[in-house]
Amino acid sequence: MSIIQYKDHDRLLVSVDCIIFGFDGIKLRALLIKRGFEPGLGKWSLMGGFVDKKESVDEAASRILNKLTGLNDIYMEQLSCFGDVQRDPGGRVISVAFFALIKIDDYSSSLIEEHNAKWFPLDAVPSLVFDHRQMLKLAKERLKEKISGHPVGFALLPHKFTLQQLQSLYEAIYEQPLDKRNFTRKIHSLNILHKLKEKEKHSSRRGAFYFVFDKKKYEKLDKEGLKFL
Amino acid sequence: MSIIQYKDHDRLLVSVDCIIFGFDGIKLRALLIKRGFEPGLGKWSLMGGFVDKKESVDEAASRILNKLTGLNDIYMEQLSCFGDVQRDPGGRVISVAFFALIKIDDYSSSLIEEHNAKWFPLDAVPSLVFDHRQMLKLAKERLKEKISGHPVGFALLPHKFTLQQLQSLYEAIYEQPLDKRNFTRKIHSLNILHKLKEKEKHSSRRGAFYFVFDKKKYEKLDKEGLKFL
DNA sequence: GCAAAAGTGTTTTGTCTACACCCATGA
DNA sequence: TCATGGGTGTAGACAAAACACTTTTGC
Repeated sequence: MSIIQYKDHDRLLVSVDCIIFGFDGIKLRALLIKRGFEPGLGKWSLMGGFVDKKESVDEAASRILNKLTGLNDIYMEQLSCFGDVQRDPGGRVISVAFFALIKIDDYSSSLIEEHNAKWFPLDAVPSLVFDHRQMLKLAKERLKEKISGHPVGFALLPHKFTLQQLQSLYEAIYEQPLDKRNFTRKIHSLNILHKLKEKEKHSSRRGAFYFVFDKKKYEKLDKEGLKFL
Repeated sequence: MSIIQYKDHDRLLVSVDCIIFGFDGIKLRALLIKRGFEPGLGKWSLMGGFVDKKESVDEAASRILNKLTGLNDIYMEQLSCFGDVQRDPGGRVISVAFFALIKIDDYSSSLIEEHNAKWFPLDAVPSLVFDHRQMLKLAKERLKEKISGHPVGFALLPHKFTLQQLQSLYEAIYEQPLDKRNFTRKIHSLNILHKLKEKEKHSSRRGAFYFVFDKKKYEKLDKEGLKFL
């Protein structure tokens, strides 16, 4: 088919939807918006938007995420393309879903208010428009798979964190309790943490040491893969 | 945005490209076509086509695969959406890549001739149009990941096969030799094979028993996941 | 009878799991 | 001094890895 023949084919609206995960210290949460427009006005929804012909799909995802959170350089990964004919009652729109991991406090609250956004614990997500629940479900599964092979969880934690916080995160993602000693040994054996002299003093009298992760070792391990649970 | 506002957004050409894997008994191969049209006329390419507004993206993938191979009910999985602005010199086209696993002899040779298609061993793939090499690379990685957790390899083998053939397939996908005894033990412990009384007599004097797989157990295991290598 | 691939166990090694007590500190 | 979470080691079970010889049979 020539370039001219390309013109004979259907053109479709292409959107991007972002599953934005955060971690509140106890539970995983997803950032959702209350739609201020049709279709689905007043319903909860993932943050999304249309892909412009002058930008790549990845760029569109970054743009849309930035629009809601004000953040750049976020951990983001393409999930899947959702392409059912009837998925959006407003028209034939195919959507590429992305999932993003952000530090829950790192967002611009004014932007979030402007979008009527809210963090929902994953076990208390309201009903969502279109196929967004399915997207969320898939994202959750993918996150679990991902973290079992790559140390991406740090993207959800503050820069410095305690072992307790790290373990809670893994427990939230795996939806099962982990043994503290086995967890500690495993994490330390990966050799990606650096212990600070500073302690977190809010949650206990004794205080727990903060850790940061060693970015170089972390990136190396991210490429190589690991085996966790 | 209202339904009317949907109209204000750009519409894009959406295509599907299929990475079709087969196994010749020794090597993994990919089915490629020699393009008879521009852009990229005369170059090797993945089989692809445009998504029609009346069909889902998955349906488009099945249709396109059927067009080349004449087959239905093929193991197929969505890989990723490729959405760079400049990926196709013929215009702004985003493409959803799928990978398919087929039994290499199960295709209609007349259809393949009609499309100028050819099976290439993965280590001898010619240069490909657009970002198709990248798609192929990703598909290879994904297949490796997939087979380490799900027994999908059977889709690449004939209905009845020897343990030798099965092991060769895993070796081809993992790109490393495996120990015959450990392999046999592992496979048998999964309890998805059924030994036939018939022997394959071409490749040895003694002959090797054929096996078929137990579809029920296989499907159960596919859902649950397994751990292989 | 010999060449060529099929088939078959055991030992060693490392990894995962289960499990409980002392420590440091602020109130 | 005591209540609270922080930090630490070991033994047993299990799974993975390494490794070589005997069997069958067509030629």
